[in-house]
Amino acid sequence: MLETPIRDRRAERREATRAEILEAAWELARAEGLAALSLRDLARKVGMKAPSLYSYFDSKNAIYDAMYAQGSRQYLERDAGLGLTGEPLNDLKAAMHFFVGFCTEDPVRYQLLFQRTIPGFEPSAESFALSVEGLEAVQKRLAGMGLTDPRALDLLTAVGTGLTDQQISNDPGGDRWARLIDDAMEMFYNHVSNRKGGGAGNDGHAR
Amino acid sequence: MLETPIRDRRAERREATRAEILEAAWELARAEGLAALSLRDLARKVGMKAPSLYSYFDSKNAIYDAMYAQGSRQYLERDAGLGLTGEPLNDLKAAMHFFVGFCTEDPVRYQLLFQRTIPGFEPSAESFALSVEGLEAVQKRLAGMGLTDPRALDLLTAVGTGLTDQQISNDPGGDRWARLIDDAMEMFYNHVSNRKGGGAGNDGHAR
DNA sequence: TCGGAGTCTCTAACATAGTTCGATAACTCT
DNA sequence: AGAGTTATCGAACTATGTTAGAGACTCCGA
Repeated sequence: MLETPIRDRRAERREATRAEILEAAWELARAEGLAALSLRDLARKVGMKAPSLYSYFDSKNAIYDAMYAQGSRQYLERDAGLGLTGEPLNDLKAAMHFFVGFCTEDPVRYQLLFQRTIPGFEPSAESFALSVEGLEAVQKRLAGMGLTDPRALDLLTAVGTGLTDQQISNDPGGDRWARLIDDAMEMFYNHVSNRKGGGAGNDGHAR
Repeated sequence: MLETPIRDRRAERREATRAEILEAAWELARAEGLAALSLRDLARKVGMKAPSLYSYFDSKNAIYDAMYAQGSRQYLERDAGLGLTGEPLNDLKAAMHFFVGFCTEDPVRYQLLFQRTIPGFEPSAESFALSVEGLEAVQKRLAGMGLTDPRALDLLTAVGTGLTDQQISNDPGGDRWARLIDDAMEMFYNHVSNRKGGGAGNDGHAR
């Protein structure tokens, strides 16, 4: 056997360099825009020339893909750490605040993960599977609240991305959007409550 | 004086060529993607070489800008021709169906007008004013329904763009989204009715 | 210790972008 | 017909992603 530790050392260094490149890519993308990321600039930032990057990534899109996977993993981690109370309306609000917060705190990541408007880039099957996992986590949480109608997921996704878009492009600060989310979630919750129970949505303000 | 008709003839020809270039640009963008539009391809399509386009537009972004203005004008026209009944819920549904329909019938136009994800492009002040005009038209119509809360516009915009994004990226056909729009607008209408009148949203199904 | 194998990095170059320059052709008007 | 304006084009410049091939370095077995 002897799967030598030296081989591991090399793999470690390689992985460290990959991580360093990705970190530099995020910084450049946040500074200049995701689509404006150039391999020559990126290489300069990590002390290389452009072709050397091809020792670590097959192409520029492979870099985007690695960033996409990183972003998806960040979402899964953060999502898993989201503690809920068991009270549906509160949890609904918390989940939406989490989603919009996650998106707006890094617009570049949001563009990469959810807008998908980088000219020639489509995530690979592996990376896409990660984001599907995230969507399933959302679906599962909704199911835990009793929301199994697929239209609920559709509508909430629409509201989430729509609010995120507006918040990013209009004005990032202020609690204007926070109150709007609360409002929308109350509206939504009342709606589905009426659909199911008949009139359960009117009494409990749930706080 | 003699502001000669010949001079007009030239201006006409020039304007016709500009329109022809823009038409070809739309076709290419619809076929290959908005960001994949290249001046050399565009020039070939209209029987020119790339530098000749600079006699008609200052830059590639100027072409995008002209397309943006065209799209905004199309929106204003269609919006003005939207006949409403005076019944708030029906009109709300019709307006949202109109908006989402306008967006999904030409995803390239939607991307240009509302997503604004072309790498180096920002609409000029004049073109942007046109789109603001469109937003004001929506605002005015909402006010006509008694919806003056600015949050109403925010939320409806979010729902509109969010639903459009989903419909475009998931599956264009089917009435799944149409029913979702109806559902969302009923929900929204009941919500604002409750806010204002107290309990007017429960009795009238409004159809 | 030496040399081969593998890995990393570089220079040079290619194709394709948008764009500019300068010359040529076409057209308009006197 | 000649002057002035406009349109068009070939050549070239910069910047992009990408590839090929040549050195340099590390590791490992002989």
